[in-house]
Amino acid sequence: MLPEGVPRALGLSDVAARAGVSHQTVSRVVNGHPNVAPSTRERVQQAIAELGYRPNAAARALVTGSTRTLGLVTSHINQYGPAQTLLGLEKAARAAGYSLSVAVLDEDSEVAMREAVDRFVAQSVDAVIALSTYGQAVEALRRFESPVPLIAVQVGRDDSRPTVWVDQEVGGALATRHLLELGHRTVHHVTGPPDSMEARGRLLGWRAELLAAGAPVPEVVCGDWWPQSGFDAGRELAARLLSGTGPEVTAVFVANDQMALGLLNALHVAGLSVPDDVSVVGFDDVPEAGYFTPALTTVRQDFAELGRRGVQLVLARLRGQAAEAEPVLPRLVVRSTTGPARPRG
Amino acid sequence: MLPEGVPRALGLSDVAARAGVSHQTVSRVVNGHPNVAPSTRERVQQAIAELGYRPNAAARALVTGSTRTLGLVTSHINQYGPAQTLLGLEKAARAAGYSLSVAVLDEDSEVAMREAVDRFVAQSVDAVIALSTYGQAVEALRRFESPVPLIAVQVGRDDSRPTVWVDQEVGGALATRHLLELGHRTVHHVTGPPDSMEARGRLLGWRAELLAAGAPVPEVVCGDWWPQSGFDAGRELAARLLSGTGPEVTAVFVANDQMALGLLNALHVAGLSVPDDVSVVGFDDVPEAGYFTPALTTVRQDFAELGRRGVQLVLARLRGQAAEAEPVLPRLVVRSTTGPARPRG
DNA sequence: GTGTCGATTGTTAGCGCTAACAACAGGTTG
DNA sequence: CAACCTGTTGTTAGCGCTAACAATCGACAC
Repeated sequence: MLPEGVPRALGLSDVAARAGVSHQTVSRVVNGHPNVAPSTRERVQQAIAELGYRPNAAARALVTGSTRTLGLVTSHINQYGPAQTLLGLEKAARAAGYSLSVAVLDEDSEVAMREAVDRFVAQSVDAVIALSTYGQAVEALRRFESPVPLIAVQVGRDDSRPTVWVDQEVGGALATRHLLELGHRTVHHVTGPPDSMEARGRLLGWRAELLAAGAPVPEVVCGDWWPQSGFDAGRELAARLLSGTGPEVTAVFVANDQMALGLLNALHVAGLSVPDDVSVVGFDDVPEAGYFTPALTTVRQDFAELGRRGVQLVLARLRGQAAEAEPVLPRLVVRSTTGPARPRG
Repeated sequence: MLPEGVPRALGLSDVAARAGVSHQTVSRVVNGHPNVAPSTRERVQQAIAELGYRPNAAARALVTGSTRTLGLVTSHINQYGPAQTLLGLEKAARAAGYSLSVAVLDEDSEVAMREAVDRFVAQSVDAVIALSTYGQAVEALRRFESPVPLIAVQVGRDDSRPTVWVDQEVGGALATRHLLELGHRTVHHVTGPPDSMEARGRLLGWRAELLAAGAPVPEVVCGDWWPQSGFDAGRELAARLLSGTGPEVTAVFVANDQMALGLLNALHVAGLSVPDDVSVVGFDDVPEAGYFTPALTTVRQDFAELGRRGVQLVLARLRGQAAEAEPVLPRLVVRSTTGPARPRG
C-alpha cells in the first residue's frame, strides 16, 4: 500500500510543508486540540490523508512520558481462564486506545515476577496488570513497590493494592448450597493445587456453606486442576462410597471442570451413575462443559468481564481516581450432573 | 523498592554525574560497547546499580528506530493451539530481548487484520507476526503490503511471504496411515470448519493417504472444532455403521481432540465400544487427551516449537537474512482409542 | 624529538514530537 | 484611540538517548 522502495517514515514537518502551516499546527490537528481554524484543520487533514502520515509513537512517548501501553504479567496463559481473561483485557484496552504487552512468567516465583515488572518499567508501560494466582508470585505482589501503577487481577481481595477478582468463596458456596438444597446430606470436595488462590477460595466457600448448614465436613481430595487428578479423585471417592467409609458420597463439588471430566470418567468406570448415584458440580464453565456426558452443572466465571474491569480499574488509576473494585460474582449453571439425593439401593 | 514520594525517572546524565564521566560513556557501558576502560566501566556500572538506573525505551526507540517489540496479531487465542503458540512466541521473543505486544482480532476479516497491523505500525513494532488461520484474514495476509516485516505462523505454505507452519497434510496422512496399517479398510473423517487452513490441510492429507492406499474415500462429516459438533458427527457415523450405509465405519480420524471427545461420547451413548467397534484418532494432543476414556490416540502438534521458529524467522528477517522455514512436523501419539480392525459380530 | 597510531573519552547534533510561550490578527471596551 | 481581550498561528526548547565526530593521551617508531 505504501510507496515501494523508500518506505521512510515521514514526520510532522512533511505534513506541515504540504499543508503550508507549522509543524505545531499539524500536531494540534492530530491531537484534536481546539483553537484551530476549521479551514486550516481541513487542509491539514487532507495533507495527512494524502501523505499517509502516522504519528511516531516513540517520539510521542518520549515527550509525554506515556506509551499508551499496558503490561500484562501472567502465567498459565494456556489455561482457559487466563486466556479468556487476556481476551477481555485486550479488547477493553484497545477500546480505550491502549495496547497490551504480554510477559509470561517462566515460573511462579517472586524473582520472575519482579523481573517481568522491571522489564515493563523499562519499556515505560503506563501500568502493569498482574494476572497470576499462584504461590509466591501473588505474595510478591503484595510487597511490591512499583514506579508504575500495578493492579492485580484474579487474586483474592487485597487491601494493599487495587484488585479485581472473582469471588471464589461465593462460587464455592453456590455450588455447595445447590447440592445441599437438592437434599444431599453433605458435599465432598476435590480441591485445586494448594498454592492457588482460587482453589483456596473455593475450598473456603464450600466449607463455610457446609458449616452454615450444619452438615458434616468430609475430608477433601486434593487435585491439581488436571483431568488425571480428577480421575484419581473419582476413584478415591468411589472407593469411599462403596466401602461406606466416612460421610456418604452422594454429591461432589470439583474445583474445576477439567478435573470434573476426569472424575466423571472414573465414576463411570466404577459403575456409578451420574446424577443418580452421585451428583457433580464443576467450576469455570469451560466451553466443553455442556457437552460432557452428562452435561456438567458448574459455576460460571465471567472472565471477559474480569478483563474489562481490570482495564477500567487501571484507567481510573491513571486518571488519579481511587476506584474501588467490586468483585465479579460467579453464577451457577445447572445442567445434568446434579439431581436430588436418593438413598442408594 | 524505589524511593517513595518522588519516583521520577533518572537519566543517563544522572549516572554520568555520579560516576564522573560523560553521558556518552554511560551509554557505551549500557550498550556494551568496546573501548571503555575497565576501571571506568566498573565505576559506571556501580553508579547504575546504586541509582537503580533504567534506560528509557522510548528515547532509545526514537533514535534507533527500533522498539525491540514484536506485534502479534491473532484470534482464537482462547483455544489450546494458539494459546500454546503464544507461549512459545513470547518465550523466544523474550530470550532474544524482544517484548511481545498482542492484538486480538474481533473478527477474521481483512479489515480487522489491516487495522491491527496498522496499529502495530503506528506503534513502531519491529515486525508483525500473524497467527491466524481463518478465512479472509489469511487471504488478506497474502496481499498485504506492510512497511514492517510481516511473517505468518500456522497457515499453509505461502510463497509470497515468510511462513512458519505445521505440516497439516503430513499429520492427516499420519493418522490415516496408522489406521490403515491396523487393518481398517478405510477411514472416515470429521473435518474442522471449512474456512480453517488447518482443517483443509488435514482433510487433504487424509484423502491423499486413502487414495494412495487404494481405499474408498467416504463422505466427510463437517464439524466446527467444538465438542458438540464431534458429538453430532459421532451420532451420524454410528447411524451409518448400524444401518450399513456406505463404507464400513471402523475407523474415524477426527480433525481435533475436542471434537474427538464429543465423538467418543456419542459412540458410547450409541452402545459402541472404542476401540473394539470403532477406532478413533484425534489431532492436537491437548493435555486432556491422555485422560479421555479411553485415552485418545492423536497427532501431536508442537506449538511451542512453532512459536520458537516464528521468532527465529522474524529475527533472521530483521537481520536481512532470507531464512527459509522448514515446516514443523506433527507426530503420532498412540494411546488406547485405536486397535486392529475386527469384523463386527 | 616529532609523527603516527590506537585506545579512550568528551562534544555536538539531532531523532519526532509536545508544551510553553510569543506574536499577531481582529474585535471589543473604556 | 489606547488598553485589552480572544482566537489562531508560529517559535523555541527539550524529552533521553545514540551516532558521528573531535579531542586527548600514552606508546611506539623513526
